[in-house]
Amino acid sequence: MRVTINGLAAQLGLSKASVSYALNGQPGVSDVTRERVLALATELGWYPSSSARALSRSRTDAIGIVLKRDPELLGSEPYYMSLLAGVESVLLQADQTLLLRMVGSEKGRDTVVYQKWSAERRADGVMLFDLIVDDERPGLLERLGLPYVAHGSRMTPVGGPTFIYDLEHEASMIVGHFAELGHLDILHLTGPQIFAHESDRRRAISAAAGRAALRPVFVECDYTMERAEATTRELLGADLAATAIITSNDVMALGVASALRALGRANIAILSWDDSLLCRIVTPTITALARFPEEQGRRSTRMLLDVLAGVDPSEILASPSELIVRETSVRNEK
Amino acid sequence: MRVTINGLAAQLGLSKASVSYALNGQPGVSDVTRERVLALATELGWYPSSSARALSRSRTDAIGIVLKRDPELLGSEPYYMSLLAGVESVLLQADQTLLLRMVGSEKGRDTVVYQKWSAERRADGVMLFDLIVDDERPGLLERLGLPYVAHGSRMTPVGGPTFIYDLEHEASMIVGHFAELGHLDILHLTGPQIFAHESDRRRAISAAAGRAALRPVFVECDYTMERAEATTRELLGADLAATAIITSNDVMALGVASALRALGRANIAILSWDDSLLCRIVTPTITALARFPEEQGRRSTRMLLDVLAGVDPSEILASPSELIVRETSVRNEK
DNA sequence: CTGTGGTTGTGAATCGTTTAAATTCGCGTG
DNA sequence: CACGCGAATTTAAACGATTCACAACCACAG
Repeated sequence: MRVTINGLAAQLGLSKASVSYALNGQPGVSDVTRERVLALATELGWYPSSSARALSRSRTDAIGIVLKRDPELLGSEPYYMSLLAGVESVLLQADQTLLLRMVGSEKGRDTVVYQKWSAERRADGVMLFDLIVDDERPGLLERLGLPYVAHGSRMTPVGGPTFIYDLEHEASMIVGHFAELGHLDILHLTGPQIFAHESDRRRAISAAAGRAALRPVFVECDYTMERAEATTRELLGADLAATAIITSNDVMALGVASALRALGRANIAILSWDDSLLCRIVTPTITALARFPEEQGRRSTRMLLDVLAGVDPSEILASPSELIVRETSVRNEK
Repeated sequence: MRVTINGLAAQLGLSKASVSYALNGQPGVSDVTRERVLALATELGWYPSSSARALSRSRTDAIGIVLKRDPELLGSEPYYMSLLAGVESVLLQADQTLLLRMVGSEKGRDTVVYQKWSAERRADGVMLFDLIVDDERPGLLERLGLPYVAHGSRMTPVGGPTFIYDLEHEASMIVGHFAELGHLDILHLTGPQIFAHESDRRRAISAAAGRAALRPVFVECDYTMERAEATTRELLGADLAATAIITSNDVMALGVASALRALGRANIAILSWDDSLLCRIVTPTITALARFPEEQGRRSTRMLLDVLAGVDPSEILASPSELIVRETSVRNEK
């Protein structure tokens, strides 16, 4: 038999209201009554029914995340799992629940989820990843009145609360590193340019390279190892000038490394714009920018909780990435 | 302004009851009334409030998963993400929601979550991974009356609905493979023996090896690359007889590979009891048993939905694993 | 004209919690 | 002793759906 506020009230000879006040630390009950209520509640193991509470408070204490990539990609990139782990750790402490939805990458599959969540009142707020250029989601959420925090950069303002990655700084670290190693021509193998952070990265590299007098070339690719490898082979076959290659994630870096190995071009430097176990274990080990997804997950979640609480979100900057120099940071011998 | 059943009823000049019957396809309303209701409902974009419905039906249409490993490990193992992707794909179709909780690996952190979910009536059922020997969770869930499906094997019966992995078959595939390659002494670097599937695997290998007249040795390890590497070095330093090594996951296989490479013992075979991108990309590529986590996630979720529906769960066997032979499948030259 | 049966529909209770408003009570004060 | 006040407590109305029991209506057989 489920123990409810009604039950407690009956056993204590009190009204539901008093019990509720007592249990929620609200004023309106005497200290001795409060004690009695709390004692019985813990003895009987009372917990508020989440749905009753949600119905009454119109708040679910749950926040939602929709992941939009294809399952195969999700499996191979540790990034998301770490990010989620960070998010979860904060939610756990805040007594909130994580709703996770994974939809395919076809357009529009995600927006219906937000609409449903909003109409069903299932989530109090959502977290937005992988913004695309002219992303319709911030606008939609604004219209729905569903609070959110987006992961973005200063370069493409979202118009709503945004957790900011300092891509400009990351780009100048990368470019600076290659400049130090004597490289002049660099290739940036980007992810799909439809992603806002990919076109932002591209622009940031472009600007930083300009300042450092390096010559960047950009080639769009998807996030798979296969495509990265094939593209690298092609480019090298066509007399690529670049002596250093940036890839937008770790998996692509592996593709590049494999192509370079096969073609005997170990003199070309590689840097992955995303660190992971993968970069540490391959031979040669791959220089990478560590982005601390778990930490970013934690921070952005705190920000979302602030937004939900109506507090002005204090923390809007991602903690800075760090360059982890490994074996693929080879000098350019001209 | 939120659109509710009450609102619809008022606009249509009907009672809430009729509207509810109409919307839920229940008998009790005429066809023309039903049409009128449905038309207005779609026009106004009505969705049932999840909490009101949950309160009334005492069912939340959400299932919960508690992951118990440490975040770092979760990030490095693609296994879980794929599994979750499989689970989610079925839930999405079934109009159910996934609640995800990640707790540290300290004992007891997970059980309070189940208790809370049950008492708060937040989840209709849960999925159990990584059973340990004498796991208290099935018993707890039984007592709480929270339906579940456990991922287990026939070797350690859980006592409740279980999604069965055929470890005996996997073990004989592995042993058979090594026997074919002429190996006589094999080492199984297991994960923590506290996990039921780890001790099951050990016993299964032991039995299969006995049948095939191979001599197995078992050494317990954790799931990290570092420990696997160190352990391998130690064992080889102490004149290990084994010419073939089984590791319980892909990350450990990498550790072993790295130790063997460093010690110049490329003549020792390696097989990872878990496939992933990692095994495909390292040099040498690592022979692995592909376990299709996504597919298992889908199947076990269907099973859980059956349990929730009161149907006798039809599908209780995991789809069989496949041996992917790669470069570490070296012959034993005596 | 009455009784039976089948459709449509409504009223009201219920799920468990929150909360505004009303009530009771004790007690010090003028 | 009446009065007023604040604290403690209760009443009752939400929140938004589901569902049981019953009412109204019509048709039709006896």
